[in-house]
Amino acid sequence: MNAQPLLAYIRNYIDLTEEEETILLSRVNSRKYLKGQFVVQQGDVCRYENFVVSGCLKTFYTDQEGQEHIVMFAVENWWTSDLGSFITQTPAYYNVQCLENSEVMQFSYENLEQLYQEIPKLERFFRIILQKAYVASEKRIIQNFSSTAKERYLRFRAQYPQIEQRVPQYMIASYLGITKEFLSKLRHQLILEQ
Amino acid sequence: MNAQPLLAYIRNYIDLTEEEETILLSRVNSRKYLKGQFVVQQGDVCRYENFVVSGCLKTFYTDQEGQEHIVMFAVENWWTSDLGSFITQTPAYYNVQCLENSEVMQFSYENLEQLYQEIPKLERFFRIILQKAYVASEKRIIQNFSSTAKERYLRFRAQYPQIEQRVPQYMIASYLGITKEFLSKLRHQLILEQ
DNA sequence: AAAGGAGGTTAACCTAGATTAATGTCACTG
DNA sequence: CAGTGACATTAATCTAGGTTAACCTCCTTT
Repeated sequence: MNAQPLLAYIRNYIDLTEEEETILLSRVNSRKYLKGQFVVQQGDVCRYENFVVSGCLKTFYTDQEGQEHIVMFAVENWWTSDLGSFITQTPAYYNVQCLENSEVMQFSYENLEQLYQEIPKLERFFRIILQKAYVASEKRIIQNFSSTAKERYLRFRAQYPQIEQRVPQYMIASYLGITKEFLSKLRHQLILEQ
Repeated sequence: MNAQPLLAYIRNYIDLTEEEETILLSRVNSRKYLKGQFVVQQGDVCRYENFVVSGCLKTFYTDQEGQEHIVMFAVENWWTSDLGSFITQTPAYYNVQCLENSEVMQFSYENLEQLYQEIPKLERFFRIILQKAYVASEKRIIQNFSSTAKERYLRFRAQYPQIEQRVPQYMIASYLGITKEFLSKLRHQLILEQ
C-alpha cells in the first residue's frame, strides 16, 4: 500500500511522531476498486471514511423517480464516504461509485474511535478538515442560490479543471443540477461568445 | 450570565469535570444584543463563535445587485458565526443580525485555541458538532436541488416550526430562495388544497 | 385621526431551464 | 468495416418561478 499521500496530507495539519504514524497505519486499510464498483451503497451502513490515493469517484443518490443526482466528485487527496451514515452507523442515503480504477485508504468506524483514543491529536485533525468541508459546503449552497446555471458551470470549470476532463458531461450536468441537454446549450453559447 | 444552556448543551457530547467547566466559563463571554444589531458584519473579521442562549438571529449576505439572501436562522441552542471568516481570521462574507433581542455566549478565536490546549476534549466536542453541521449542510444542498419551492417550504415548516412563527414571511422566502410574492402564491395554494 | 411605514397579497406578463425526441459522433467488438 | 452502445447535440414545446406594479392591512408616530 502507498501510504505516503495520506501521511503527507495529515502533515499539513498536525505533526505526528514516527510511532504515531505507525499506529495510524496499523489501523488503516488500503483497498483497490475497479471502475464501476461501489465503495458505499445506499441502504447499507457506511463502514469507512475513505481517503483517495488514486482514481476518481462520484457520490450520488437516486430520487423517488429513480433519477440519479451527483452530489460530489472525489479525486486524489480527497475524502469520500456517506458521513451522515458513518457517524450514526445507520443506512446510507448515498452511493459512492468508482468512475476509474481507484485506490483508497479506509478508516473503519471502530478503528477511528480507537485512534481517537490512541492519538488525541487526530480529533484536532478531523475537526480542522471538517471545518473546511463545512465552509465549502455552505459556500456551495449560496452559489447554487444566487447564480445561473451558466455561472455555476463556469465556476465548476475554473475550480475543478482536473475533474472536468475526467468525467463525462452528463455527470457534470447532474452535479450542476441541470440536464445534459441544457449543459450542451451552455457550452455552445460559450463557444460563440469567445 | 446564564451559562446553564451552554453547559447542558456540551454535556450532550462530552463529560467535563467541574474544574474544566470553570476554566471553560472563564474563557467565554456573555453578550446581549438588541433587535437589529449586528453580531457579525461582512468585511470585518468574525471574532467569535456564538452560542445562542435566547433570541433569534439571521445570517445573510448581499449579492452584486444588493439583494439580501438569508443563509440560516439561529434560535436558542444553535451556533452562529461566519465560520469561514472565523477559522481563517479573514474578512467575513456574511452578516449576522438579531431579529429579536438576543443573548449569546461568545468564544473568541484566541480563547478557543487556548481552550483546545487546556481541555483537549473540546476538540472532540467541536469535531462532533461540526460533523453534524456538515451533514445537515449537505442535506440542504440536495433538498434544494431535487425539490420544488413548495416542497422546500413544506419541509421548512415541518422542520422549524419555532422559526416560522417568529420571522416575517419575506425572510422565509429569502431563506427558501424564492420571492415573497411566490411564497404568497404557495401559501394560497396550500390553503385551497386542504 | 391622519400619515407613514412595514409587511402581505393579487394579477399580468416574462424567462430560465426542463422535457421529449430525433439525430450525430465516436470507440469498441465480432 | 458493420453494428452496437455510450455519450453529445439540436430543436420544439412547456412550466416553475421571477418581475413589476398596484393594492391591502395593520401598527406606530405625530
